[in-house]
Amino acid sequence: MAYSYEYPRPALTVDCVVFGLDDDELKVLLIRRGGEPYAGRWALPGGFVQMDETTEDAARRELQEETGLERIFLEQLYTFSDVDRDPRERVVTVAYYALVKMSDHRVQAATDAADAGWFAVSEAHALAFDHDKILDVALTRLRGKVRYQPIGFELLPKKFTLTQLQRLYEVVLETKLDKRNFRKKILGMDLLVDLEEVEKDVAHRAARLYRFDRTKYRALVKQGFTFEL
Amino acid sequence: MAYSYEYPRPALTVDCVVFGLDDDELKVLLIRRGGEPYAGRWALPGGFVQMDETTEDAARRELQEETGLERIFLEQLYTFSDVDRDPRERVVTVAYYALVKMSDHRVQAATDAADAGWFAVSEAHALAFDHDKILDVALTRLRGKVRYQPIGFELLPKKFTLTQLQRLYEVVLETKLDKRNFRKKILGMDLLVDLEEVEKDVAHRAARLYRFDRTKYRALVKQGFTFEL
DNA sequence: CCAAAAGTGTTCACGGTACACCCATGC
DNA sequence: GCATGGGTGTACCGTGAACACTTTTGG
Repeated sequence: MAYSYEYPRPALTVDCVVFGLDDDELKVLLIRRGGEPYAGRWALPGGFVQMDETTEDAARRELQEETGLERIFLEQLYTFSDVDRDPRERVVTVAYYALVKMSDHRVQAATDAADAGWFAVSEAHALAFDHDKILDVALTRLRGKVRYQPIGFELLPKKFTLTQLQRLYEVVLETKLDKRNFRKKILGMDLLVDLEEVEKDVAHRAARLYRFDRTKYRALVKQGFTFEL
Repeated sequence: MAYSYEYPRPALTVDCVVFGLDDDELKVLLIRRGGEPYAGRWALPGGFVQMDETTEDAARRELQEETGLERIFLEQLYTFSDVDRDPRERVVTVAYYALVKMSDHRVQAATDAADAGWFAVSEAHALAFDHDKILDVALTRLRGKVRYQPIGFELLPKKFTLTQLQRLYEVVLETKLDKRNFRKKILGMDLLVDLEEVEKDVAHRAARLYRFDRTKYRALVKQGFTFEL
């Protein structure tokens, strides 16, 4: 008990909602808890904030330690501070959400976590602490944001087909989109680079591959352009 | 030094960016700091989070104590955690932003704050700590949000004219809007109730008064309606 | 009667939406 | 040759944008 303060302080943690896309389902990365409380339950990866790091630093460090994920899209979500959200003591948590290209990143469970795995968002229930609520807020944020900012690309491999991109939006937004209108709109934005290359090993006509041009996007934004749907 | 922990903990505070509208300028409520550090500098109202309250509770309590404001629109903004944001020690702050009807609320400085006052947002520079940055994030959020959610009404008195409403959007968004198009659009949403009442004590033709119908708004949202501009 | 702001309609251009068929490839 | 998804254009409609004059009231 080496650290003393004049007034009591809540503990400060971070938690991460890591989203991935698995063909036609939205997935979330969970860790099985080893110790109490909620031993054996699935939970969001996270941990305590150190004194020499920002909360974002802490989120990235914990993700690296617990799942091996690095250099991924990460954005602050919300801070949860209900007095009883942790049964042991007062813990305030700063939640982040992350988007990863599941195909590129192999997730490995770290030693201090019993297990790690991807779960369909629709089946991720009964998580530890208030993590159901955090996941819910993250989902709402993702659905809201994906339509107005080009963050969906973070869920796809660098090279992708228009059909993959369309499926991404259909999965995240839970809608069906018209193929021709979708293509007209997305190509009309002039943000995708045609790689003049096609898929391989498919049992039908191979689709063209594209990549998202982040540089062009930034340039357009400066001229008042806003991405939408 | 009564409170000891095994690992060091950052202090946890809240800060509030309170916006008000003064005819044709957007204002922010600041408090002059009494003690060190940044003695005499203007700062956002805020303070420490107690162990038995959420951060939102803390924000409302501090606003009440420091400025007398109660029952106002308040929403979490962002959590700032730079390691050196407070020169004394590690302090993480959860920032909130608030919208108040300046005409309805008289602001009074509390005893522990030397002074409190409204400042044009454009002139609120050189604040204490990282409060310039927090204000900047709050402004960006307000500008982004006011177009997609009917929160602007929080800045106006309960009864308002269409011209006041239009001026609100012009001030917040820093644009000029067309009077006929604005009226067509806002009245077309069917969210305003014509109070069949007019302004008083004006040196020209008196304008009709309206109020925002929150109940009708909620009903429309349930049917898929989204407010926009 | 003058100043000041309230109130009101129409036209045009653009973008969103609906919709169906032929094409390329692997097996 | 057949199954599977890839790729393409047009017509219609509704909404956003541009735009100017008359009305009411107080001083």
